[in-house]
Amino acid sequence: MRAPGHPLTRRQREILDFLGEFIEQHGYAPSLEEIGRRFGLSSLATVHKHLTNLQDKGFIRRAWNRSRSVELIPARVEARAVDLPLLGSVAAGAPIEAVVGTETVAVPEDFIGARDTYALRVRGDSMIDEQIRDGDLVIVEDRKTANDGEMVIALLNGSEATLKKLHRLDGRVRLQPANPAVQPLVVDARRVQIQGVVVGVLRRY
Amino acid sequence: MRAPGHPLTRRQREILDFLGEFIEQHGYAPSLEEIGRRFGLSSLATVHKHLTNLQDKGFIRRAWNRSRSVELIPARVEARAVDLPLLGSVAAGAPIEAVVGTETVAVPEDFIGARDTYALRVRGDSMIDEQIRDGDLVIVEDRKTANDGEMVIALLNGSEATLKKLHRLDGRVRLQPANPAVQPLVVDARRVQIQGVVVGVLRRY
DNA sequence: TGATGTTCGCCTTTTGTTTGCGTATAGTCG
DNA sequence: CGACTATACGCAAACAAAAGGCGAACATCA
Repeated sequence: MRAPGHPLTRRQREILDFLGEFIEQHGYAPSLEEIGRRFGLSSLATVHKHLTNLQDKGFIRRAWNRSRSVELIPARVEARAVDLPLLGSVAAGAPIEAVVGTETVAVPEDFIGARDTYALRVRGDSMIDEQIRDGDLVIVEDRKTANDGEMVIALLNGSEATLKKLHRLDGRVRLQPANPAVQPLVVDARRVQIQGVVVGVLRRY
Repeated sequence: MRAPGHPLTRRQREILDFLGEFIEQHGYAPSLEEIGRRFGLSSLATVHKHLTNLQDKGFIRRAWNRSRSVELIPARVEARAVDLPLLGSVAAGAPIEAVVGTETVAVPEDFIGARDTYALRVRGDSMIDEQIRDGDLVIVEDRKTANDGEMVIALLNGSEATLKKLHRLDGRVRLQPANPAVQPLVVDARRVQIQGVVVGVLRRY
């Protein structure tokens, strides 16, 4: 999982770990002297050689002759992600609550299509039968139309924004909350405005 | 958190931190004299040089010759993702089916802790009551022990790998499939081997 | 005008780099 | 097997450059 073809020795591993901890704690890298002191090395040349080895193997980066310029190279970064704005929360029957500030959520790039996309946190268990629970994040694609069976953020009468499953019944639509305790809503198609379509769900335990 | 390629020295970090605190507290930046006083520096030239260095490294911005014009540049949040190996599929009661080849799945970085992590595709609806459905991707942390209530990949008798919720009942454990149609399993703790703990769920529509 | 930021030369301290030397260990090749 | 080689690991000392610091003069802004 690290850098293939460049296994570390025990010493190198120890030093690399120390570098990580130190930078994490202090916000800046240790000097050679500090590294040496930590490992009981009296010669800076030794430390320097270790760092050079780590650099050659691709684990760290250094600016030449710059104090405390060691940086760890993150090893497992190959995929890209996109920071989506977390616009607020949504619950069945309640309008979207806008979140103050500009929170964002990292989402793998391939979740996103060509359109504008954002994230909403789900409040309540109105979509429990669609396996979306309280606290889940839904990834929403900004669209004005939806196909039969898609899960949508729907605006009813221009006021309430809700998360529902949409079914077309020529001329009218049924908004189906996926919870047996809540009644489905059948209304004229013109009274419903689609805000977006759910394209993904993220949950963390 | 940091600006790659331009690590800070200790002094620079201290001063940057002070700038952040001060601006946070007062709503405006400190003057050079105030910075100097804070660090016991008698020469404003020293302070000025520090600010110049911080600016060169991309941590702050200043308007030329304007009082208290220092602004912090928000460290760009790197939307990183990690490619996790998709090791196979898992269903209740059936062993993990290993997938041939090396498929991977992009997962937002903050899903992952320090441990080795991989992904499994869920087959079947045995965890339907935990809002995990057929086709979902579970993110699994490679661990040998689990806490009460966590969702685990459990190996029973060294053969069947299943996705279950784990409850400890001193000496024994209950493996609870979240599906009313499937019976919970209560067995001796020693017969159960934990393979990993589910830390997240991804679904795409 | 007073408060504040900028620039200059000069100094000290901290830090990284290099050279030379030595030991131990593991693998390669005849 | 022994000889050879490469590499990791360690020490000490000399050196060079960056970072940190000073005071004073100068420029600007409000």
